[in-house]
Amino acid sequence: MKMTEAKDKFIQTWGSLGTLWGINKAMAQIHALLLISPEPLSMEDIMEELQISRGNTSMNLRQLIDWGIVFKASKAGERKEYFTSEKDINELARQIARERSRREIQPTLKVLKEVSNIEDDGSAETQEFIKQTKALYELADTADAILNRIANQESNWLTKTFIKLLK
Amino acid sequence: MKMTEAKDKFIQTWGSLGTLWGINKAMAQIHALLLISPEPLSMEDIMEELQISRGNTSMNLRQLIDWGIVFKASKAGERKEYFTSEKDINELARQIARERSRREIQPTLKVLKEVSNIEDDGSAETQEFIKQTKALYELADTADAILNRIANQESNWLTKTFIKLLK
DNA sequence: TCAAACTTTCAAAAATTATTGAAAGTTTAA
DNA sequence: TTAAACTTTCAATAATTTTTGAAAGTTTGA
Repeated sequence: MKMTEAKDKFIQTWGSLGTLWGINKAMAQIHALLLISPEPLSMEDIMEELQISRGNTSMNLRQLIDWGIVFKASKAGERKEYFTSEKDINELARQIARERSRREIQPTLKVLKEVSNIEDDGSAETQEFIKQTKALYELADTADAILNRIANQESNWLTKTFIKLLK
Repeated sequence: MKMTEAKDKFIQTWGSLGTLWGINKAMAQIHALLLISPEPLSMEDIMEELQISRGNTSMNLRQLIDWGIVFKASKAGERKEYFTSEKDINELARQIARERSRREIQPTLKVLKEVSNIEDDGSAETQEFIKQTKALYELADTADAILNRIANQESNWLTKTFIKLLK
């Protein structure tokens, strides 16, 4: 396989993976492109490479910056803004873990806690509801604790953890 | 909060969470409904409770069955089919881990291995590409190993693991 | 075998989500 | 200041995904 072909395939794959995870294609592709670029890229570069519009590029870059995995990088003496992504894959994983906990798990925990706290009227329906939502709360809470641990430990925690688990 | 209100809120929340994860709303809601129903439900029951069409219900039930988290349950002497979900939350987590590994991580690993194996022509571009795709491969591989461990161990592995990690 | 009871399929319609591109906004060098 | 260089916004449009509902298919009891 040639470099150009490999690059395209990688960007395409990352794009459709993103879709599968509720991240839009352009956002995932921009991230993929920046991840493998040795140099920061300008908006023009990105538009050209991915064949997407200026508006689309601008909006998705902003979201990636919001997620904390893409940064603005000014080049000395240049007016244009350049963009670069977090290059350390472990740091990338940590940042994603951090954001997913904050954006998804925390709000879910809140709702689960709330709904599992209804008064038990003794009916089978209510009892099952309380039992299951409490169990989900436990699961989500454990998952969150693990994510936070990933987010806060040293950067190769994930690998080390796995080694530890094998013992 | 009243039971009806709590139930609605739970089903709604599960539905939008699903959307966030690339699972469609009806599918997530059907799952939520079955999860908290003490008795198996018929297609009519589900249609009525969630106000969705027969076709929609049928297709999404099939997908849930495909995922291995919802089962057909025949009631003695009844022609109609009933449906029930995996009630053990840990088993549910294991099944989801198993399927996500199979459906998403394995294919991604395959592509990453493939593209990171291009010939190194010495250019900065190629070197960065190889370096980053290899790093992603490592990460995905570790994540997959962890998922598989979740999928194959005893049902409260997740909790035990977390306790272990705290030590 | 038939026909009632039920489920699945799938083309069309609706809903949602992503993308465009041009106008408005911002920044900076002179 | 001004105006060129650049970025952001957002209404309109396009693409994608979900949902519907009726027709086709299947199963089962008599």
